Amino acid sequence: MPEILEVEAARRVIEARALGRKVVEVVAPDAWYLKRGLVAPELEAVLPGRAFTAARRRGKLLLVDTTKRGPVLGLHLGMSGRVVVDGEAAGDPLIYASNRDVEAWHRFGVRFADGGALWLRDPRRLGAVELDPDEERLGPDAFDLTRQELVGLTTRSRAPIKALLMDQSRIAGLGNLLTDEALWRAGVDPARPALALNAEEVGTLYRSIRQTLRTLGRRGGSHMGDMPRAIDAPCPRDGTPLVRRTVGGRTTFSCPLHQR
DNA sequence: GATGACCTGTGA
DNA sequence: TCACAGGTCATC
Repeated sequence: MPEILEVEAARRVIEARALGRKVVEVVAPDAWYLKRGLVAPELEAVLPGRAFTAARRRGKLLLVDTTKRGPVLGLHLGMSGRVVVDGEAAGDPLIYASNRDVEAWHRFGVRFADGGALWLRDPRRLGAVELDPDEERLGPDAFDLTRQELVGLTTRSRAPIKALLMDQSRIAGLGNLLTDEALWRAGVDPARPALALNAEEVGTLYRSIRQTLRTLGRRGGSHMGDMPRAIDAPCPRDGTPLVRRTVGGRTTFSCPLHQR
């Protein structure tokens, strides 16, 4: 997705612009987009007449609370989803995805009594809408991750460190780009087994994750890393041509010299 | 834990 | 026509 930074941008847009407005209509034309048994009539039964009271987030999962003890609306952005409120999209345009505003890509939305609307626009249809999502399937949010939690995770897993960082049940929010950038900054090979990292390396990685979230958040999104995502591009740190591999099932760029 | 599936748009 | 895409899920 949209990784944690983009989802946070979406959360802020909902918080700033969509709270306290009465919902009068649900538009859910894509049954496939509704998950965990949810069907459009159920949304139409519970959302109109209510308003959103808070926009929360855990990892990449958006959680929107509703009035009158209503359900929690869960929104996933998938690989290409964006939240649009009254025509304003959250965050920077996505790379690797179309940002055109095509009506057919509006997979879910609500119209407000004042005439505005909130849309989830998603060309690839890999996002999702659900009610009362199970937040416990997700690990601690990446922004709240403690150093001790990361130490605990790494000592218990033989998975490549990159796969561990992207496992949403262990840490919620890190995706392909943020993970590559954090590992590049930490000087850690994405394919190293997690439990092979020593205490010092885990400490360095922890600081890199925090720094990556802070810095890329300030710059505008997950795509604003310092490491180029291109084969043979020179590593900005030491000039070595970067390599591309598949690690944890995802395209992975890294510096073969300083990431060990 | 690695792999492929899901879906669709874009650019080479 | 093909490879590839910031995610997640089921399956071997």
